[in-house]
Amino acid sequence: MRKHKRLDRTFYTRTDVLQIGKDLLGKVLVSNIDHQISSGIIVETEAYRAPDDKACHAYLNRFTKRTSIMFEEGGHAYIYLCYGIHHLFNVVTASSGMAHVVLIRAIEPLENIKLMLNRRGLAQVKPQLTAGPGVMSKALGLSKKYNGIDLTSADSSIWIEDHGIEVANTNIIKSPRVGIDYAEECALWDWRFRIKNNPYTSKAR
DNA sequence: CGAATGATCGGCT
DNA sequence: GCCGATCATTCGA
Repeated sequence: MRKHKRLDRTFYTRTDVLQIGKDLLGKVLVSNIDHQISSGIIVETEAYRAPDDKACHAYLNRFTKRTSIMFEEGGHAYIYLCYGIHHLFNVVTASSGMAHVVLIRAIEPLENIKLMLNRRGLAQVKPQLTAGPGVMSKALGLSKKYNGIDLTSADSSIWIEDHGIEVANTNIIKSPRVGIDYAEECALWDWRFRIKNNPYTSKAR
């Protein structure tokens, strides 16, 4: 039994995806893969919101097999393979029918750092261990195989805990999202959130 | 059925 | 700072 409580359904089903993105900072992402637990504090997130967000896969509520998970009720995991190599971990929010998601971009290693180093093939801890959506997933052992699981289910392999870490508003930095230039004006929206002065966020800009 | 494309990372210059 | 890897998914024919 874990010491800390999992976030429950009501956390995820709120309608303001930007607020959820901010609230997730300081929460702890945990994975239990092959009976091995590893975890980290969420330090950087990014919000995506259909139908008006061109950067979102479900822009204009485009409904395909891949995006269908985004229309599920909040609390599910949307894991997507990017550039053929990287698994990106997202949390589905809002109620079913609303394709709102939060991309978890970086964590600060917490439990079982040794296992994470192993998965990453690194010898010692450095920010690049978990600073970035692709490497973070790799460190925690997340992959497409877990796409669509329910984070609030008692027996899921991935979940998010509240360790009572408070992140003051003044310690949250907002900035534009990157890597989505094709999204035109949407690329300018300040929908990326990170904890100020945390070395495990991806490079500041 | 075939072709284009991307919410990134790491290595090289 | 820039460039290439690499494949599931999507869309058009």
